[in-house]
Amino acid sequence: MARIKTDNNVSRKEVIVAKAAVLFREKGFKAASMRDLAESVGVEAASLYNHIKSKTELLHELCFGVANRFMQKMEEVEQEKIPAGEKVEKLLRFHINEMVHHYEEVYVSDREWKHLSDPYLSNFQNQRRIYRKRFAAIIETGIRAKEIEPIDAPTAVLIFLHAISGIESWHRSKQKISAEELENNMITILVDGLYPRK
Amino acid sequence: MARIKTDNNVSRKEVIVAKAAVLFREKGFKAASMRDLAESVGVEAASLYNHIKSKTELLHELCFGVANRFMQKMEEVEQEKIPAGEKVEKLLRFHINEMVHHYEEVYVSDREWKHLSDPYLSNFQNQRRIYRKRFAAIIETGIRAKEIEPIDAPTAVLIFLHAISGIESWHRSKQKISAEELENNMITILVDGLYPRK
DNA sequence: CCTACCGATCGGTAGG
DNA sequence: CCTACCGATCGGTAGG
Repeated sequence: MARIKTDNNVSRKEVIVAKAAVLFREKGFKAASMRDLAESVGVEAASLYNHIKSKTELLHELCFGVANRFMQKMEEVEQEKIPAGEKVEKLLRFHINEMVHHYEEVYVSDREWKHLSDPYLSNFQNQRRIYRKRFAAIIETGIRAKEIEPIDAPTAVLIFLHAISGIESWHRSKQKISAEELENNMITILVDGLYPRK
Repeated sequence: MARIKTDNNVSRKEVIVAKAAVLFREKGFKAASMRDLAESVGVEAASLYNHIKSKTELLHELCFGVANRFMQKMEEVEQEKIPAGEKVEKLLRFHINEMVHHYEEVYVSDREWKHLSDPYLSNFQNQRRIYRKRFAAIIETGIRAKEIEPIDAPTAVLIFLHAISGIESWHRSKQKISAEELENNMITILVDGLYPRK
């Protein structure tokens, strides 16, 4: 049964975080002020601090919310008993979908994490590095199984992730093609380089 | 004959612009202060204004310097009488080389142009859009000539450009592989998806 | 190129 | 949730 939220404090905070994502994407973390955010929420700047501790807390929540979703998916895909090439494709499709359906948060997590403060900053960088290594490991497994071309796996991972995070420009320009079409186009271009020629 | 610069004003400005590129990349345009920049140049903040008009002027110079180089290369490649696939490869290699050898400026131009002020902002966005269209047009020529797979050209351009701008992460992590190796790896991964299977 | 300093804006707090 | 307000920092100027 769907539960309607009655706790105003919780629901209010979620609104603030969501509005912050939009603002941080539009202006960048540093250029977006708490007064901007207050206006977009519809309260005075000081009132925001009844729901959040600081501006950086908003960035933490956004960055780690996204990072955790990606980590969870990685764990899930690693467990599956399918060929490495299919694992790669599943991860790529997940990335594309996250980008299309949770654009603001994913974008902020991808481009604004620099402004995290240091207990969180190193934590986040670590998670990123680990994620990429595990992604590369899947590709390397596929290469050893002669299922994927013998490419440089870490380079391939960087190409894939950055290529997908580039959907932004598209999203902005009023989405001439559907999300599904976009996904299939990207997979065709990215993955076709992976498999051995017949 | 190589000319040694004696005009201190010009040479001083070049130093400031170069140092600004490093700073804007490290901290982002908004988070980098003129006092930071002054310190890295070795003068007081006020002294910078004898060489530049404003903080945004530094961003203009960086963004348009890079944009002009790319535009010039595009013009050059368009003129050549070679197959479309080779034109694409030439442009990609140029992008990779610019990223490796002029990392700071290219990075700033790519990620911080948002903070340009408006006569320049729309100008820059226009140049970008035009560049991408001309790149896509080359790919479409190749497709019509049955020389390139029938992919969605604008999507391919976005993938290519963003994939290459992702070299950052690599550059940061003390360059385990050489620039040439990196270039060849990237071209293999990116271009192999382009040509028809035998 | 420096000292001195400005008005504006920032993130955040006190107190109700 | 608001009014009132803080110390810090910002980009930039005046004047020498």
